[in-house]
Amino acid sequence: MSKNLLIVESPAKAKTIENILGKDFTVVSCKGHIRDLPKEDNAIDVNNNFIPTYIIPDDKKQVVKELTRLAKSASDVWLATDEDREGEAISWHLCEVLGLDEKKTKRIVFHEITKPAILKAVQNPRIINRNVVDAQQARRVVDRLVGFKISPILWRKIARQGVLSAGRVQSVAVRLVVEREREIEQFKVSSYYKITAQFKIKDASGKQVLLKAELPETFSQEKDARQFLEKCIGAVFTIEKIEVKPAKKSPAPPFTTSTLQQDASRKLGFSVAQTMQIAQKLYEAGKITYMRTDSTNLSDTARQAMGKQITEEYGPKYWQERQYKTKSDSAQEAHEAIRPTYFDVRNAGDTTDEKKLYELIWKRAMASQMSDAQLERTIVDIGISTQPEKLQAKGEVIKFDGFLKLYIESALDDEEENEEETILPPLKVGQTLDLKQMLATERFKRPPARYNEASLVRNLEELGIGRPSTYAPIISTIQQRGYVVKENREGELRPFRILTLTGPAESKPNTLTAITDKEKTGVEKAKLFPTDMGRVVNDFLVKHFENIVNYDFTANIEKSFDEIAHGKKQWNKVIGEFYYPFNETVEHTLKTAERETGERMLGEEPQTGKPVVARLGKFGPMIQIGSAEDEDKPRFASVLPPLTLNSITLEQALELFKLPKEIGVYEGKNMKVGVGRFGPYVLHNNKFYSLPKNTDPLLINQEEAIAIIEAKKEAEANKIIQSFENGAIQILNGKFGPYIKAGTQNVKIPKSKDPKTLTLQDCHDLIAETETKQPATGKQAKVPANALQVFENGSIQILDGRYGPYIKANGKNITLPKNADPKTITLEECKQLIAAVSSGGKKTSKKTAKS
DNA sequence: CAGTGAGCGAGCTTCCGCTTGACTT
Repeated sequence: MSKNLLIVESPAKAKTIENILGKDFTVVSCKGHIRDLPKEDNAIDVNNNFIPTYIIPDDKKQVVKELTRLAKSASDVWLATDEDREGEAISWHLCEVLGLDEKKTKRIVFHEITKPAILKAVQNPRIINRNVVDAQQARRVVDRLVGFKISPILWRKIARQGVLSAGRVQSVAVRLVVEREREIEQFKVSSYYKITAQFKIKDASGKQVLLKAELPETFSQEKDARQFLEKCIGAVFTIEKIEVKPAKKSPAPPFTTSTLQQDASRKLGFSVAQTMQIAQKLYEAGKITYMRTDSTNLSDTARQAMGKQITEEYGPKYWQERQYKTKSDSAQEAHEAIRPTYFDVRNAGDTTDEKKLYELIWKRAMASQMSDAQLERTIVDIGISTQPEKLQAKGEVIKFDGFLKLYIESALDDEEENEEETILPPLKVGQTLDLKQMLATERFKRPPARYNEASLVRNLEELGIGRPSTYAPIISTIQQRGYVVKENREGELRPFRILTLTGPAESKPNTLTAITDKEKTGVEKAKLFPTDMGRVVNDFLVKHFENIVNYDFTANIEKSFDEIAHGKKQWNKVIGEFYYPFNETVEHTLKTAERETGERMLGEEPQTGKPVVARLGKFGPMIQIGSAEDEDKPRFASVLPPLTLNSITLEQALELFKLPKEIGVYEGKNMKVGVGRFGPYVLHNNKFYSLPKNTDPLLINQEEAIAIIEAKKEAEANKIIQSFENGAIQILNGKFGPYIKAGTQNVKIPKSKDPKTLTLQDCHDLIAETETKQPATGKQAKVPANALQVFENGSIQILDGRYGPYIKANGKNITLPKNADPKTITLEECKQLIAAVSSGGKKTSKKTAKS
């Protein structure tokens, strides 16, 4: 039995550290936080210094049980959680939960998992820093108050559709996307003309090559560009100046979480979640250091190992030891940068994605310890005899590649259009040049770029919002909430002008021609677009909670947290200063804020003159023609992507009311296309076939509809692997592999068994097995607290509602007649009432209620 | 499961940051 118990956060670290410390230590992990605020709304006592209640979440009970057992039998407990605010808090929670004496428990920290660092840490234990713990509690409490006070306001004031939420971090992320989209919408595209020239020239070996040059100035009008070209007819072009300047390029620092996500997105096309999953695998396999970090630090051991590796592989000239300083103010630097654990391992990972990501990490880390690349940049000025402007040719030669030896191929596929940096042929001052042609090409100013997942993370990090462990979850939250969608855009063709002047020695010399060409513009891949809901929620928050969704809110409150951590402020006072004014805003908003629907008047319907309005309805974006006060009922139509409330025109809106419509015949039966609750569909032979997302149902033709019907039929046929007892028991191909479907029950098939050869008996066995594993809990419907009577296992209930007693049955609510006593009404009477309503039709009951 | 769009009802949701598995159809 070991005397020392050392607790870290991550299991993978525990293993490594146990190897380093040897037999005197048992090293285990607590797997992150072991306590949290309960889900209930009263987790923080706002009337009593904001004292939080903590609970051990269900999924942490097992961990706590095990840690308690180990702590009891240990003479010394060492808390080696990460050295940051959260880590300090985890240590404190461990003390509280395990019943440890804070004064006697040894708190140690290290920033890297290396032998010297850990041995040094063990020699320098301290006690828990309660100020830092308090700073974490303040952070936790602010986040809870902001999230749980504002989210319910959205439910009341905007919609119940989906689950809306707001928070210190996610709401700013949405705001960035919404505001960027508006910048793009408001961007006025303007064009200008760029002059480029090609000269014929001999290179060192006497071969004819082209020298490319351009005019640094641009023209905003075609006529000015034309004038410039015309003036160049018959001009003499002479090299007036050659300027050679040395230059250097330095490598980028090794990866942090956010730079890894950016680079993997650009170079490998990974989503941020994908990058993190793959990195996690590499980390668990011991191939890389911890992947959730904001630090660019490299341990001494690592730098030495890289120096050795670089020297051996490329020679000492290529090695330059560097220590990087982390840029971000908000960095807590509890870990190292992301790097390979062993630099002599060139390939690692089981899958191709793992291998690719490992290579990226390896190269970036290695390059960070390599020499600068030495370059020579040449700028050549070319005079024009007929006018004062000068053309410029630029060249670049790599004199010494340095780190580019490793990074050059990565630099090639960078997303930004690299200016062509070419080697220039030999040139000398005074030399005249033969013009091949000169072009004036129309170019367009570009609107700000839309965010992709990784660039949004980069922006959040710059604002100090979110942490490495939350970047990927933030991105998925704002998509899950329906505020933001990740989409591709095909782009469209845009005409542009090219004026061409041919040189004096060409086939049609000194001729100026003008053509209109076309180019693709607006192509987007995996970019983030705000939804209508995202815009409405954002505008609501900006209107009522500007100080919370302000880009500086986090930065400012972080300053207060730092003061708490340094013992300069009391955490509950900081919370109080924030909470009282905030809560007033909350109350005021609840009382006074209008419902927000993003309503936009599109115009009038030509035939009737009725108003056509785009707004957010109960079930999402919609168009309404006519108002509720009208004689005849208003008509409605859903607005589906790619159409949005924000951009839809009156014409597009009116089109939507042409659905449903007949579009042809298949197998002798009519096909109808329409939009239903679950999106656009084709209806054929009483069966619905969903159309793919983002298809415009108005544009679907007979052939496409047939293709969709046939594809669905085929998919259904492929889904069934085996079928028994007339389909009562089936073996199906599901999202998560083959499974057995028996009525409503789904049963897993163990990997050791082949689903194609399973017999009916095998199926019954497997079903019986899973049944014994989890005894049926009974399917009784939940009985609410306000129930007066319950019939038929809860499927029919008499409830006491805000507007009197009613029957709840099959998801329908039926108000009881005034003469009925809710406490003594019988099941039979209930059934009669239910039957009366469903046969009588809803609409008649409405009318009678009004009259 | 398929054209809903005030007519209510109870009870549910929700935050951010640490960390892994368990689980889904």
